[in-house]
Amino acid sequence: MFLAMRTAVEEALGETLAELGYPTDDLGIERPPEDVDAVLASSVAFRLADRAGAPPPAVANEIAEAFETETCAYVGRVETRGPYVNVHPGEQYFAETLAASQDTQYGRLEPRDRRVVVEHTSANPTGPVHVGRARNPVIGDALARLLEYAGYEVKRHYYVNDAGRQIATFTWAYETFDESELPEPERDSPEYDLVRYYRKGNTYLEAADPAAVETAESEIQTILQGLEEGDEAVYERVSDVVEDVLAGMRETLARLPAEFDEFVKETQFMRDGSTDDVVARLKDSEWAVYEDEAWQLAFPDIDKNLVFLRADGTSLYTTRDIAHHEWKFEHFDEAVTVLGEDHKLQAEQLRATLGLLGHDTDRLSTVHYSWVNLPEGGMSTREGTGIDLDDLLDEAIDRARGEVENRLGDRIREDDLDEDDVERIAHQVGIGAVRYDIVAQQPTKGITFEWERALDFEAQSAPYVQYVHARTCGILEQSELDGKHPETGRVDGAAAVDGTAVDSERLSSEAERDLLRTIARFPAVIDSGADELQPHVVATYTRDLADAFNVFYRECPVLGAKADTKRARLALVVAAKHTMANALDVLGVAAPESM
RNA sequence: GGGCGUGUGGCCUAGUGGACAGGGCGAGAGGUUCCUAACCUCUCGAUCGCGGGUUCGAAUCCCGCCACGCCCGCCA
Repeated sequence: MFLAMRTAVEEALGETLAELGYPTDDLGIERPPEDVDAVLASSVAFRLADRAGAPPPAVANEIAEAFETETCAYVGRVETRGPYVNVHPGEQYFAETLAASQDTQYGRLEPRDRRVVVEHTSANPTGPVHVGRARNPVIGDALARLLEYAGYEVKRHYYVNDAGRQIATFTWAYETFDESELPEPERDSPEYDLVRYYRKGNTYLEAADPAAVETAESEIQTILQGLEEGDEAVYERVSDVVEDVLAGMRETLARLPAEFDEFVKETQFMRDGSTDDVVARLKDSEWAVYEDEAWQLAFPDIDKNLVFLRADGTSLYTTRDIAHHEWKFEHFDEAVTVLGEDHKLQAEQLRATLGLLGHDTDRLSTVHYSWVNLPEGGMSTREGTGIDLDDLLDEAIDRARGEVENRLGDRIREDDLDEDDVERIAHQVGIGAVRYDIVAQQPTKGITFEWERALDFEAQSAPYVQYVHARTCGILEQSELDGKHPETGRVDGAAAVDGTAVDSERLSSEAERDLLRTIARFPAVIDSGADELQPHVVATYTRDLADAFNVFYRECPVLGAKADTKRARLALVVAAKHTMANALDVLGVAAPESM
């Protein structure tokens, strides 16, 4: 409703200004502050004051009076407050919001028929996922979900670096060292098992005597050359290691949960000849230079050449990534990549190169995030420093379980949680808290990892907003209009109340109106969040929604109200439940039915 | 040295041109015969890094400076 109303107001305001002889290029439409109960406002009077030769409040009045309220959808009345023109919604706005939000799919926008590939995580398959990179899958997965809600056809890709030097080193180390030389693995999972060889190999290359290192280096070079030439046998050797490590990493990521539609291997673009093809075209391009026996691109706007073919004739990561992105452009309308801030220059060079090759680079977007560091510094798989994501999640679940058990004693509600419930809640809250904490922040801000902060369940955390969802479920479960789903036995809001039959005018208190106004905004949050690729705005929204619901919860008893009021309030609770459930779904955070 | 990013009460954070900078943590005071107190109410606390500028209006835009992070590889 909010989106429709905004469109209508934009149109009507434009017409109003035109009639009065004012320019219509900047309507100054914005969202008013919290204490103003209008839904939309315009500050255009400020800018027109000079031209009108009148003070802003007078101009605002002139506009408000000329505004044709009757013909404008969803608008109830237009008033001024000082220089601002405030637009208040009419009853239809509330009625339709209430009706629309009875649908469990509330918040999903119309399909756009646009295919988007979201590439995220893409961590090198060298060992366990650590929290230094945990931002990537959390942001990436939330972004993919957000785009789906916004109506895009979304695929999630993990780009597997299976062709680089690190992987060659890994393969060599795996084939060279014996398990007896290694420490016990930290967990019973393939990536924890195999990373020991990788670390051992790197230590060896740093510390062994020069002759031994040279032998090792030549073996690593052989592997790299083999991959470059498309040698099947070498590919199989590397693949053994990569597949095992990746399988373990996938399991960890699935806990977040972050899952992928496709794992795209870098070697694919070497084997199918597309990298060679890119090299050939780049050599012919206007920015190509041959310097120091290597082919490079000298960008007009970037103060750093990109080597795309080494002196020894082999390709580089970025060269293959160019082929990779041409492949994306063939199969998708838009490509979004989530990358660490350390990849910024590379991303700029990639974009510029794609432009050089004649592609429309507006189709490519990059979301950068900054690292999660430890107080003592960065995290590294190779050096074995850092916190494993598995450990963080386990600890989060343990602490959440402790919280649930603590609260069990002084629980008012008599719904005896059994052991399975406790375990379910511990998982939903524990993992939800970690994920919410990451997704709620602007990705560009640096984070220093601290256990206490990451696992704080008070604060503005997942449990706070999850609790609201649990409360809505609790009310619905106890309502006489109880509409349990015939198969799952769960509370199904849409079955409990038919919102279209409910009179929204019964929801006339400030608390009810506020909640409804907040619910009405949800589709607009999805729209702008997707547009700007900012999932964190959805997290901010869940807090607004939780605040509004909590006020309503305090002020307006539902189950004890008289029949008609109760019916209307139940519809509002259903609306809040769907909105919160879907907002949490966008964030990839579980929506507990009890906690 | 150059490029990019970040800087908001003691701590964390929202807000990228408009209404007294919104929350949370913390500290203090209250609230449960009533739908879950992982909740709510009130109080305390901010020269929005510093200095200039543009504008009717700046946390937000521009310039300079400071601090921190990242990058500047024929690694990925």
